[in-house]
This record gives sequence, structure tokens and C-alpha cells, in this order.
Amino acid sequence: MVANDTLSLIFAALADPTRRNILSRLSQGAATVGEVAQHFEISAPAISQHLKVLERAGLIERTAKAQWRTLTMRTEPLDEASAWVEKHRREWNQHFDALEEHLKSMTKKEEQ
Amino acid sequence: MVANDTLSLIFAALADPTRRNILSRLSQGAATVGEVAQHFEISAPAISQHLKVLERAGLIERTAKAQWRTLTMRTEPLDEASAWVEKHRREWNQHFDALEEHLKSMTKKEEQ
DNA sequence: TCCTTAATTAATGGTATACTTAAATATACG
DNA sequence: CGTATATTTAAGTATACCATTAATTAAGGA
Repeated sequence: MVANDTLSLIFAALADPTRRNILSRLSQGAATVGEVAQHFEISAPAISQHLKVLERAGLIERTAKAQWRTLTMRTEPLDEASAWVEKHRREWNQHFDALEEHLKSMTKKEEQ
Repeated sequence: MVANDTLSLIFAALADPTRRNILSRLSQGAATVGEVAQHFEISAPAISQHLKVLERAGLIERTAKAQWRTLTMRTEPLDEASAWVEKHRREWNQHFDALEEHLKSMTKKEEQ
């Protein structure tokens, strides 16, 4: 199955350590491709491909200025990812709380 | 590059819509493989492989009871994912706030 | 024991990822 | 204009991912 929905693109983009490192760098402020690339041992084309993935997920924006591309981080996709995660964590916890409540009342009944 | 670190496994597991759907179902409460599978059109082995991915990421636990396997959701990996996302969102926002502050003071200086 | 049900493993195939080197593009600058 | 610099595109390769069907394992019930 080809997963092209937004959330899938975001999570897939975050699933690679190199791309997470790039985002870590960019979370400190915008930078050019070269500035980012010099922290990695992989080739420039490899970086370029990672940037394409990040861009497709909406996690970065590239703006051309002369022959330099400035990379800027965008947080909307992180918001989306976070929203999904938090929603499910919350739902599970609610269920878990309800279960505890249930077990508690069961114990009470048994005591009677 | 082979990404076997915990965070990569978690994000990769969340990158597939079928797996997110499985988690959505399980966030409402534990269920057997069969109960989960009947909501999907894909084959049982496909489900089984997705479950393996979710388990490897620590997102579910399988406990055998007779020939049924009960699937239980675990939230620790969601905590980890959330922590990464929130950290980077926060850092970017801090940087952004600092920039705004800077621009504000620049404008003040210009006014003088 | 034989059959049914639940789920996994094995084998396979198509497509996507993540890298590489070589070539192309685009801008600045002497 | 010619050359250096920054980055992307193209082409090729190895491996990983997601699905399939067929076979296997394991437990319960007639």
C-alpha cells in the first residue's frame, strides 16, 4: 500500500535519524543546505533527497537566494503528529482509568 | 542507512495508516487479533506483519490465551515520540520568539 | 482422532527508500 | 566570457516494506 496521506508523510519523514538530525539543527534557526550538510558524512545528493522528503511532509521550506537555499522549519506538521499521538495516548488512559474504576467497584462489591 | 533506534522504529510504525488504525482500535481497549482484523480488507498475514512492526516498536503487547492472542496497547513509545516532537516544536518557537524580540528592538532603535 | 478456528510462518513479487557517482543547473565574480 | 561554488537531477544498486497465497502450528470440540 502506498501511504500518501499527510500524517503518513510526516511520520515517515520523522522515521529517519538523519532527517531528525536535520530538523534538530533547523529548530535552532534557519540555515543553508551547505551549513546543514557539513554535519553529516553522507553525500550532498543524499542530503538533497532527505530535504525533499522533509519538504513533501511540510516540515521545511526552501527559499532560494542566489545559489544558496535557505531552509526554514515549519511546525504545523509537528502539531498534527503531536495531536494524533496525544489523542491516542489520552484515549488509552481514559480507558485505563475506567478499567481501574471498574475494578475498584468490583472489589467493593466483593467486600460486601 | 538502516534505522534501528527506538525512535525510528516508533515513527516508522506510525507511518502506516493501517497500523495507526489498529492503534486507534486498541486505544479503546484490548482486543484479539481477529477482532482487530475484521475491520480491514487485507489478509490475515498482512495484519500479522503489521502487528509485528507495532510490537517491535513497543506499541503493543501480545499475550496468548488458548488460540487467541490478546493485543494490548502500550503508551511509552507514544510518550517518547511526543517528547521528541514537543522538544523540537518548543525549540523552534523559542528561537522564533527571540527573533521577534530582536526585530522589535531593532524597530525601536530605528524610531529613535 | 478428525475437523474447525485462530493466528503465524514461509516464500514470493512489486514498489519504495536510501545511498552512491557523474552530470546538469544556476548564480556570483574576476 | 570563463570559472568557482551551491545545489539538484539522473541513473544505478542494494535493501526494506507491504501485500499476496500456501503451508504450518496450536488449541478446542464432535
